[in-house]
Amino acid sequence: MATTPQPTERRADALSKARIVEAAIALLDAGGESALTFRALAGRLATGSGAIYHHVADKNDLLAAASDSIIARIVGEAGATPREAIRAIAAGVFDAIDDHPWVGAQLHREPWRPAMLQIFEGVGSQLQALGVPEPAQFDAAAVLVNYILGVAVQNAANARMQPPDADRTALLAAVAARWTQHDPAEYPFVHKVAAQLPEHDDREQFLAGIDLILVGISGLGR
Amino acid sequence: MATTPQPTERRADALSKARIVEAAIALLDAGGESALTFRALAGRLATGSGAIYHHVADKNDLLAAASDSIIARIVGEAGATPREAIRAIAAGVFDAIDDHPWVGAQLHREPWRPAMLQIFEGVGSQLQALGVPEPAQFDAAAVLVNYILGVAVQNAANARMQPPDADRTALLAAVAARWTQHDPAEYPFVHKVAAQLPEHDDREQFLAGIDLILVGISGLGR
DNA sequence: ACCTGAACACCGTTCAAGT
DNA sequence: ACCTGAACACCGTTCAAGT
Repeated sequence: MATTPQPTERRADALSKARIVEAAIALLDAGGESALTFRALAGRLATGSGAIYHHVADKNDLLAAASDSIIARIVGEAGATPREAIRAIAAGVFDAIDDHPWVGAQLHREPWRPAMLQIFEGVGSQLQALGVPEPAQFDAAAVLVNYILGVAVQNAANARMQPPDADRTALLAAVAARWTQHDPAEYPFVHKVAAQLPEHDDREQFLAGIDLILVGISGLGR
Repeated sequence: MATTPQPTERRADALSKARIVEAAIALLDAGGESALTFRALAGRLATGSGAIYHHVADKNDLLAAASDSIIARIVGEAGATPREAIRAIAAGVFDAIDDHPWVGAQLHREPWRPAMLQIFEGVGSQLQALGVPEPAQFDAAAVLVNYILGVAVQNAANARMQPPDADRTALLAAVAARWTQHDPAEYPFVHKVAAQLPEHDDREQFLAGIDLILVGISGLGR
């Protein structure tokens, strides 16, 4: 009775949005999007499924918050030049999807979410530093962000088709094998590229695409 | 007894994959992705939900087949020049997503499906005609396809946030309003662009992006 | 061979009841 | 205020039974 507990004190294991998001990320990383259920989450947090709704609005809110949390870790990657800074942002998103494929499917929904805003702001501010004229900056940023997120979605879809431990070459070889099953007369270009698919480095190809777009952007202001 | 029915004759309303896909597209166009359920589909086709499984493997197969059906309609759009042909393919995909937003979320999964192959083949063959050197064709096609599909996913996500009859300007104004709710000091570029968002023509911007990437591609072979 | 539709094994979400 | 967990209103998918 000498010591009364401080009323603002909370149990160390009290629920919070941060703890819920952390547990959700663990489930998503371990088993993909289908592994995140409110029952599994409640089990991992040792609570009832209804308790989660006191901290997140619904499953969509939970997925978006988890995605924001992953992307927030990769911002602020500086570079010596604007071009290098844009490359660093792009590579950061690419690698984040590599580690957390389920994020790729979340980046587009609700474009006012921190994940989208941070990527757009990061790219756009570097375009200003690059000297892209004001009227062209919006178009230029839109091209880069749409390309970066498009590749993110593709990588997320690829990861969903394979067991989590499958390597990149095996996945690409499987896609190439499917491509060559079609009629070569109908898809000659697809057949030609299928041979290059398994051994190509898709991270390198992605960054080569960033460079190519930056070349096109540098021609905007002439 | 004079006339015996031909054994190969089928009832006019017999189930087939084509009829099922047609009904699925109607449900998806009317109510979005959540409107496509096997119960609703069975109701529209006046059959049992189990009967559908005699013609499609599962819901994923059905969504992919519906998406292939939409994209198949837009191929073969010729152009006077390779550059115009690539623009026509890109605009065709853009307009198809505008009419059928749910397609945008389907294009990336299973990249050996006709939808992906047709877009990739259409773009790639025009790059050959454009004179892009052989070693650079794969990279160049990948940039264009990833950009086209990235925008498609974004438009699909935007459509999902709004009632089906909402117009584009209202949607963009709503996004801009959300963007300006954030701290201008943290997101200066986002704030600047938010002012241009509602009145900008996103179809024009998309095609400007195609042109910009083609400029970058033309620099590949030097 | 194709169809029927009830049954099964799940979901997200709600809410009366507890602390 | 926060938590509990049964209950509700759905899903996709299966499968014995029909034609």
